[in-house]
Amino acid sequence: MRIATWNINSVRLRQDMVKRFMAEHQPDVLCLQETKTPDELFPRDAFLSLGYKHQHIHGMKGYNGVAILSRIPLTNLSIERWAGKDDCRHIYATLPDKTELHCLYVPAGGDIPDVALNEKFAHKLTLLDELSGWWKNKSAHETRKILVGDLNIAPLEHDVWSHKQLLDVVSHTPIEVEKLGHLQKSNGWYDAVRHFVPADQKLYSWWSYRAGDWAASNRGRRLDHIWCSKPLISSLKSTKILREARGWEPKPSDHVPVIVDFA
DNA sequence: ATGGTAGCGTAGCTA
Repeated sequence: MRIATWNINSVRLRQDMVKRFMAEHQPDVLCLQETKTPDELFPRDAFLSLGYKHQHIHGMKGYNGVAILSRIPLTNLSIERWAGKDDCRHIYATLPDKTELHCLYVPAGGDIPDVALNEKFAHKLTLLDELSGWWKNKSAHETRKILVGDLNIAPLEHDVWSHKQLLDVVSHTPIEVEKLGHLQKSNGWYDAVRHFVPADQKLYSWWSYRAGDWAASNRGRRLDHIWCSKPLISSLKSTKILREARGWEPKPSDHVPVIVDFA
């Protein structure tokens, strides 16, 4: 069972790139973030011929938007709304073995890491708090669940190119790392990617568009994650972060696909 | 300390 997640930064602009990824890497389920399109304009048909006929999409005009594209049946298609907004950041569905799969897009949070000065940062922290409370209340840590998405936080020292230089930069501040830790604790979530890659090794899934030469400067961050609940840890088989996709022509996303294989 | 690029949609917001 191959699960993949990718912040695609416009699914309409990059639908051929999504198809390339599907053809070359054969995910059973692909979760997308930042689809940036209302549901009626989502290119559903483009993915049907490759076998992704089970589709759970939830988008809006211009911003955000999430999608689950699957070759295996999805049931209980659900949408959640957080922090008093209806901004298309969280959907989930049930896989045939009853595993609940969540596709999440956490707000980037703006530039200033201060809730008093920056309401986008406050929104980010509020959403994380609400999600933590939600899973805590469910208290069903022993059920099979997978959480994937652009969480817009790089929690570990080697999830960023320079821990010291990014301590005040939104995505790697101590308060965000703490909130993400609470989220992880709320359901006993386990980092399925770091399971395979030791914490002292650099690992990135995003490189800014603003760098002159992203590959040469290599100032990346690991913002995209795949987590699983405890019962799935023993099924973990392998992982891959598709760095090369950052260079895909003609116009790459600034994020690359993250893949985990489960038995 | 500053400014650098990209997408949507055609100004300015968000990332």
